[in-house]
Amino acid sequence: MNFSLHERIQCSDCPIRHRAVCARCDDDEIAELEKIKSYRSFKAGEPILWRGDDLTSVSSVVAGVATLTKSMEDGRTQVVGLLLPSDFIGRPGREAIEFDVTAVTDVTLCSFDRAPFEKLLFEVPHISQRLMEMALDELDAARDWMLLLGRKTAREKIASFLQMLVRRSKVGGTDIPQITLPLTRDEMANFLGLTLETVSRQLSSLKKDGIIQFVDRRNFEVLDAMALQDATGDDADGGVYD
Amino acid sequence: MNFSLHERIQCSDCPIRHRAVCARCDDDEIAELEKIKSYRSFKAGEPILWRGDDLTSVSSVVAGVATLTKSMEDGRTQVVGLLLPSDFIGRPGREAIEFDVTAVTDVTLCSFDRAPFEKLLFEVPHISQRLMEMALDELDAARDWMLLLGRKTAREKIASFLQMLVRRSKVGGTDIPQITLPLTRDEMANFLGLTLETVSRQLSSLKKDGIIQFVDRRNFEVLDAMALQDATGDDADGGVYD
DNA sequence: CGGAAAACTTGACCCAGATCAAAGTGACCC
DNA sequence: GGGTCACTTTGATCTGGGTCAAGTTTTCCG
Repeated sequence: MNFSLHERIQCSDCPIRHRAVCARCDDDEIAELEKIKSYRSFKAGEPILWRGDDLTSVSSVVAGVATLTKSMEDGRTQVVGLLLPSDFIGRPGREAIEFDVTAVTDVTLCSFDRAPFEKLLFEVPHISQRLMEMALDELDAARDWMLLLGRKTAREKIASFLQMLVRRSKVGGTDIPQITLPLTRDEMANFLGLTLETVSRQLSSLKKDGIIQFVDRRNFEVLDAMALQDATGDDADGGVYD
Repeated sequence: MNFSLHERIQCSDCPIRHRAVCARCDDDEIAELEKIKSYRSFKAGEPILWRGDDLTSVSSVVAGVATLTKSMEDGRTQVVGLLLPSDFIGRPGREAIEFDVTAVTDVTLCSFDRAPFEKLLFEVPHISQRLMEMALDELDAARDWMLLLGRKTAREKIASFLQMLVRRSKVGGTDIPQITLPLTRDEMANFLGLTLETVSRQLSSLKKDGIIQFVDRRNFEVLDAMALQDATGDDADGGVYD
């Protein structure tokens, strides 16, 4: 899963070929993208973009996890988005970015220079359609997060976050027993609008209640999936447990 | 500003002609939209759409204010978006909606049936481009709101909300002395992740500090624009006051 | 005009989660 | 192999904003 700066893989072998911005492209269209793409790598902790940076290129995340964060002068920060493989950075028609993008694990991007990419956007509806779909998905996720930030308790916030990880880690409906927390306690706190102490306490509380179990600090297992769902405060999704 | 159900105005006379989804359309393209549009009206307080409703049509808000809200089983609710004139309801490629849309004042919509509208989307890039731009603007606004909900104090939340109203009410850079609160205290609370009592207390506090003045319960004036900006917790926008 | 409901304000009290503080656990590196 | 540093846990205390309650103002309508 580690691609170095100069290692070049074929789009057809790309792990995100069918979920990224290129998902709907046919072979000819992929060939056009292949011509203008390049890979870029970032170490865990490195900034990928700073607020106000010129967006000279746009990218898909191929591997790794990155955060979008907004911060206030006094240091309060809020994570406003989590970028996982296949997510897109940058947007047509904007030259600057209004938040920081930071690699939280080692990250590999598939990048395109803005000008040729925007030219392709005009010519290839499969790309602009997919980009629209992805933007609307992000908007839905942002609105769910607004409910979480504005109205949920600390316990509900933690449970919702874990549930999101569980849902994203499922492969074709099959549960993965062990799940990795991609963020530190501090980063989780900044994502959930809490402090790191509260995050730690609520994780301990879910552990004490027999809902989850820790393999080590970064990896856990869900012991009681139904109790976890209950703890999120959301109505059961699609009646899985009825 | 009040259009009844059967009153039909020409797009060329439409108050939102240059900001709505049709903003970039030329006269021929507008003529196509004109053929498939119809007006719909809602009284203040009426639901426009319920969560889970089929999206049989999509619409632009022509006049009035509506809210997008998400709620939890126990009654906690969060306003996740405010729809003002020119804002768009509905999205290509989704048949259901995942939040409630409610008229907070009398509302007039310019509606299009989904099927012919989506057909036009394919044929008229000016519409799909504009829709993309509007979706990205909404995403930016949602992320600003996430910072507000997750990290701001009650006073900062109220000040930010008032500042947003001030900014949106400006006409070509000129200040409007008197500004209307489009929401009740309770609706403001649900927008800001607070209770209605806290909203009321913080408004009183800003009044006591000589920052704003109330004409009546729904209308206020800003006495000290700089203090209001300071109270938002945001860095001054573009150095207006330097 | 009067009476009731809806919207709003203000006060008293309380608690979830923040803050402050200290100690525990790894991982890394010389 | 032991020191350092980053991360985490847990405890004690404090407080911003929630909750509960009472009263006021406005609106609406017969």
